[in-house]
Amino acid sequence: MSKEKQDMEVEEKRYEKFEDVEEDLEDIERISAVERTKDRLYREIKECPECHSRDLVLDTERAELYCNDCGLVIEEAIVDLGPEWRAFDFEQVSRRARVGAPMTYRIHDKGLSTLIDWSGYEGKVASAEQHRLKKWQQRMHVTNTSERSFVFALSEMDRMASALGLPTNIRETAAMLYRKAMKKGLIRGRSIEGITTAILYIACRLHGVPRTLDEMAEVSRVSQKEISRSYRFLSRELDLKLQPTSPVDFVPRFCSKLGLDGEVEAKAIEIIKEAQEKELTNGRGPIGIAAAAIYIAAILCGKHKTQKEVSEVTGVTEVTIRNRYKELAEELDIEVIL
DNA sequence: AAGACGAAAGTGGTTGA
DNA sequence: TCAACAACTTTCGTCTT
Repeated sequence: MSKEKQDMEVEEKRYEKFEDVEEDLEDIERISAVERTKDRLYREIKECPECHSRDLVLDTERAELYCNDCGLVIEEAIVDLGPEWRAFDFEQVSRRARVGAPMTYRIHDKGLSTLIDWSGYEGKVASAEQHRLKKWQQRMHVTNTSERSFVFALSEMDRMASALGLPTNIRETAAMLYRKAMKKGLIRGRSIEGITTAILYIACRLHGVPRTLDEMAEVSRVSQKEISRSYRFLSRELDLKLQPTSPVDFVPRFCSKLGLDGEVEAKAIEIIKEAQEKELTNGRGPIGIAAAAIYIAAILCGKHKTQKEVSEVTGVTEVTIRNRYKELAEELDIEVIL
């Protein structure tokens, strides 16, 4: 065996070791801690004090919480998210401290790649060391197949997220989950399309702004069935404890799609809250409940929408809306006059 | 004529033996 | 693994506005 080949193998081992540290789960834990903080904020500050919209956006770079409807900045510099790396000893500090763009999970190598130039420093000819590094970079960058599919998955998730108008923090969560799934070897042998769509669906739910499977299927290239299969698989294997979605989470989006204002929205949420207290929502599909509550609320506010209109936006049938709204009206003693 | 209504049969997922 | 089961959908005829 030639000297060069031996060298390469040693180098390869070292590279793998470095990758291990770099990809360490602690990064993922750190990101989820940040996500939890954001979620808590969303829960504490539920709506815009100015226009009562629930469409609030957290800008992580400027650390502002602002209202997406009227643009009011509700909180500034809410949390110090700190450096996005954590160091346990001096060696790690020196390895990880750096200047530059913040690390992101949405670029396949977390945005850490540096191009090594072929030309030497200060006019000198490139050293053998540099040649070797360049060679390794070419080999390790995007060449192996799992990296390739990861790049594809990220672009796919970004495409769908754009189509759905999802904020960046959800995209970050999705990318983080994908990395996690990759580490556990859950991707191999499964369709990337199905997995990415399911992950995006999960990310939305984690942030309390669930999309329906219908909506996901519209922007995805795979069927609803495939998405829910992948979703069940992932939530089992990653043992994510997703509590069932509340109908309330769907109300703002459905209302705005129907062109209904905050008054109807608030009324619908009120109805759902009451229904939940009387345990009328148990075992019922959250989307159906949301649809029925909106239907009732619209009538009560004198802004009648037909069952068909509500049905088209929510994706549940008129029959289900009827059944739910009959139940709700009956149990909550709401007089619904058409 | 459009919307609301409800019966009946069908579908896909969950549950418990 | 299979059958029973509940929720939801599809379809369609009837009633109301």
